Amino acid sequence: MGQKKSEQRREEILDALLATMAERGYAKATIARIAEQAGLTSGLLHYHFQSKQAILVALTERMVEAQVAMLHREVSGKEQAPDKLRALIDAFLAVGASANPEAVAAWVTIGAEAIRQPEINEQFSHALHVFGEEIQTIIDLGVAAGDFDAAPMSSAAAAAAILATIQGYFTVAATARDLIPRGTAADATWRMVQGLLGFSSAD
Amino acid sequence: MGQKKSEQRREEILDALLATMAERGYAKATIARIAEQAGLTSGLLHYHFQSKQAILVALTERMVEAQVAMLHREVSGKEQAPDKLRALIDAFLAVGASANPEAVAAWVTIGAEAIRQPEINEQFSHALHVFGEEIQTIIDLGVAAGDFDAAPMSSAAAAAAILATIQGYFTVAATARDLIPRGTAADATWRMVQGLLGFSSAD
Amino acid sequence: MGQKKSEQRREEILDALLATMAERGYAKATIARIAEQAGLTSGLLHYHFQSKQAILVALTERMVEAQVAMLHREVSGKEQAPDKLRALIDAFLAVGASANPEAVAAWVTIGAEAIRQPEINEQFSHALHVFGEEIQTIIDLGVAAGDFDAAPMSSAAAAAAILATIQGYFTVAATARDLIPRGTAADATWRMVQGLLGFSSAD
Amino acid sequence: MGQKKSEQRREEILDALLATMAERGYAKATIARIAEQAGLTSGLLHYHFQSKQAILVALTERMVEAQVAMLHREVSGKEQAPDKLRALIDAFLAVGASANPEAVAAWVTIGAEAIRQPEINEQFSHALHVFGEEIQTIIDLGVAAGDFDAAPMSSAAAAAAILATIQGYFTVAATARDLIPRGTAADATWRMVQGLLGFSSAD
DNA sequence: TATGAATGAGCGTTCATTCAT
DNA sequence: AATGAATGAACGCTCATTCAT
Repeated sequence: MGQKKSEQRREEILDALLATMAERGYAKATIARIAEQAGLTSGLLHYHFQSKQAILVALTERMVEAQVAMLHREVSGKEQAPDKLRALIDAFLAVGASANPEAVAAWVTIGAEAIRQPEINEQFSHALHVFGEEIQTIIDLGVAAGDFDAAPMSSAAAAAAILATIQGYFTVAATARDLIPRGTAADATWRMVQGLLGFSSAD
Repeated sequence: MGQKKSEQRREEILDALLATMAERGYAKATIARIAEQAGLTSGLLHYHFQSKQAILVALTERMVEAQVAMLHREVSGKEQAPDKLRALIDAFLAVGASANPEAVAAWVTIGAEAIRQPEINEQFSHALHVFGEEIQTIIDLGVAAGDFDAAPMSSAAAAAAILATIQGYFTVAATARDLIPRGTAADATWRMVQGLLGFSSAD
Repeated sequence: MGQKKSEQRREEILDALLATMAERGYAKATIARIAEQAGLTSGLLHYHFQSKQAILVALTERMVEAQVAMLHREVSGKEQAPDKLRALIDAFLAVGASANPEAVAAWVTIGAEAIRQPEINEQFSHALHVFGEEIQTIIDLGVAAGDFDAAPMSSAAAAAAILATIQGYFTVAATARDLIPRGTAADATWRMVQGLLGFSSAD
Repeated sequence: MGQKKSEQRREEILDALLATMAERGYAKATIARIAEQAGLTSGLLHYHFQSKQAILVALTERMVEAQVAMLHREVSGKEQAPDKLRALIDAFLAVGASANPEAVAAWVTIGAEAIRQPEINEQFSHALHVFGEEIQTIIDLGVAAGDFDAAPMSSAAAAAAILATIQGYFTVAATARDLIPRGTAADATWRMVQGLLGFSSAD
């Protein structure tokens, strides 16, 4: 039960970092402020985590795991490659982005930290790779099934393009939300993907 | 000549911030490090700029102006909407990103700062709006000329999607460059745009 | 006990500001010097006080409270208005000024800061008002009892005059002490007050 | 003529220090701000004065000289000691204080600086001595003429008391002006002086 | 005389981290 | 597990002063 309480404390701290970082960015998310947000004391944060960066690492890990689980949940329910792809795009852009702006802001912030902090980069780029491979697998599946015509473009390049679009929507949503007409992100991306992979559907 | 020298100093400081920020991020780009990078003293930085944020604001302004000028140069040389669009994409993704990874990293960093700092957000989101309108204008031109079939999607939504893809490529390039097969960004984007706007070309 | 220790630390810091400010003035009483005077670190000062000004505010508050308490103690022991007034003057000028030149110097310094810093002015002028009202109450009491003849002058104006004399002695004592023959301040003020209020006594 | 212009520049700088110091205090009256107030450049201030303190010294000197001249002008017109004294009090409190609050604020500020800066103290306390001696001379004159009854108090002590009252009114006026009912300072002081020196008049 | 760029020490303040309790 | 006092390095910034022009 000590273990359980400790684990719960760690989760509370991650929640607090997410909220604080979304509001003020990573540099201004001080240990004292995160502690206050969590209703804990600054000393206790260092009891549960070795350093401030360790909290960010754990948060990134948790966000990636949650996204990956969500992805598998959404995608595995579909049989055909196009359906899987559409489900993936919806999961990221129709549900995710609009449902949790706090997480989107934090994710963009983590991306910026990933440019400089090797430990964060490792996780962030790992996450992008996991998402990219997920997409690529679906593309390969669809190509094999004759659903997609990916001939002029490697599936890796196509997957990167889709990933870039999703990631780009996050950045734009976090900085200039009014630029994106409400509810158009997933549909627009879907049309782009059709062009990219040379197919069309009834959707 | 005092005017000229002062202006030159300001440029040197902006160069130094760009380099330092690309290497270490904004928070760790301290006044002392920027000064060292520029070969100046910290006091002089505050003689030429009111604050650290003012330097970032000036740098962002300079980057946006340079991009806008570059865009107009590249795009205005083309007559047809598809050609303009292709030129725009190439300018951002074929030339820009690979030619200056430092600027790309800085741009992604600025985007993250724009989430929190209103002054930066104003500029960053303004820049996105300017780029978005540029794209939208081309789309409207192409629709009017019958080059594009944008019926099922507003040109604003389509422009946002293209912008998101470009911006997303920057983030991915800055954090997980190996995810993007060399030289595929512009082509993949071009295929996506064709799907989005319902046209195809010989390219 | 943490409470008690923290309160003790705050008192130590106020003592250190008083000593440092008396020696060097407010602007040159730097956080580092106050900390050194207190035998603490500069970081700790900001742990216990939000800012340097907050320390000055707290010190002023403490000085005013101590003066007010001392005043009530001295004055309430007397029954007649003239006795109360004499006790008040003695408290300020016979005991106070000579007993604690450090506090007098600090008080004059605080008065100068009060010209510019609204937060300090609020406290300083509040203190003057409290002292002034104390004097005025005694005058009114004496007028009612027929001890004083305040007819040609409002008690407010008379109180202000007495207060000005006391405050003026502080300034002169802090800047040109040799100008005041030893031990003459209270007696001279007492004679002035007699003229002001139209009475004379055996003292 | 170079001499004349230089002297004029110095005067402009003193005016600028007076205005800036009255508004912001001595520490925050930076060279740059004084220069701006004077419509000059910071470099030029150091051409005309060796240091910032030298400007304050010169300003204090000028203020003292002006006061002394004013005093002599006002006092020498009167024949009798009581008239001289009344003229002196009026010069300080009826005309001076209300006519030039900027100078009063600056004077109180200078007084506070005089506690710490030996060069300023020298001048400030010299000024107090000059004023004190002026008062003492009048008192001695009045005593000799039988106008005053100064027996129980040395004329030096009496002069110090009057000086303290005047100086105290300056401090109160600069920090809590509303405490002094309009136009009562000179009259109240006059009554106090009558008590102090044991005389009364028809005024 | 006059300018204003340049210096560099010093300021108030922040904050991740440590540690006695 | 938990507290919160304490540290000390580093930060952005200010400013009197200098000096080449």
